[in-house]
Amino acid sequence: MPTRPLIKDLIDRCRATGLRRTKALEQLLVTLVEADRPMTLSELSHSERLNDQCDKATVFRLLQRLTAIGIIRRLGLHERAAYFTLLIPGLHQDYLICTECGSIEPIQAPCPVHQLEREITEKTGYKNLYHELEFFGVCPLCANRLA
Amino acid sequence: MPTRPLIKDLIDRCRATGLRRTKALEQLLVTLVEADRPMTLSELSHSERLNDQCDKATVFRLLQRLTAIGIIRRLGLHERAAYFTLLIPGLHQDYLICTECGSIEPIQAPCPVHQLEREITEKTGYKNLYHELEFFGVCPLCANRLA
DNA sequence: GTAATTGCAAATACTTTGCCACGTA
DNA sequence: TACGTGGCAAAGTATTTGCAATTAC
Repeated sequence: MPTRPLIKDLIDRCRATGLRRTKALEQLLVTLVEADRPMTLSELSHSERLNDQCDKATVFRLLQRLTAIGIIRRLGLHERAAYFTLLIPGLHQDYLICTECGSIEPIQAPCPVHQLEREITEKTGYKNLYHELEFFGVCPLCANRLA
Repeated sequence: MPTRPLIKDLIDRCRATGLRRTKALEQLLVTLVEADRPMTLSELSHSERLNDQCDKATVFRLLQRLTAIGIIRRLGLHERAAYFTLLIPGLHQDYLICTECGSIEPIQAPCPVHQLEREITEKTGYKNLYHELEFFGVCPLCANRLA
């Protein structure tokens, strides 16, 4: 979808959930669309369109609201703290994480990504490639508890 | 590998790079092996084996050293800040990230994970499954600069 | 006019460092 | 003994919240 209609569509979806059409909301959405990649709160609030236009707290709260209604997603494990894990040679682990309780469990199935990893190495020239793959969802216990 | 020999092997690898065999190092490695999943600094320093045994700063510096020599890995995009990205319906993005300069670019290739995602849904009973896939490596520019 | 939104400043939370004492090799 | 390592406390950085003023509808 071209940029203009895409923005309009996004704003419509926001409006539909009760959000008001503010300058900050518009500029934030345009910035995210133009960037076409994940951005940090800091990057966003210092970006050309938002810098001096609105406070970092405003951007933060917009990101919160947009996340809540599914317009954007916050990447990474759903905790504020960094995660560390052992690196066992020859062993690769992917994870299944509950978005409600935060439980993390290793996935048994063989990782389907290694072929793509090789292709990327060849096509892009990146060195020392590795990957991280995480699945997120609501675990049976939480699903039950919420029902 | 069974736990005991695995721990010994890990300690040997640490020793080989010049690290000293300390109580804190041993207990940290055992904790990580037993956990078999990524853990935060806070979880680690409050864990049964490390709690009251050593300071959080000690655990932090051990994690730093172990990361530097490739014994463990810090998960997530390599910035301290959280990343946010647009969620376009029907569009799924995976990313290629340079571990040196932090550049993030979307990957063109079709994502090879959807089949596995369906299998996990069936086997585990998790609801609302989605995934994140990131490739990390050193981009050609950085590889060149470092050479 | 009313309720959502914003800016500013302050409070939290997690990470990182300085410095000197301590323990390992 | 020498140098890596540890504890404690403080600094640094990112996130989150309170509240009065402002703005969208």
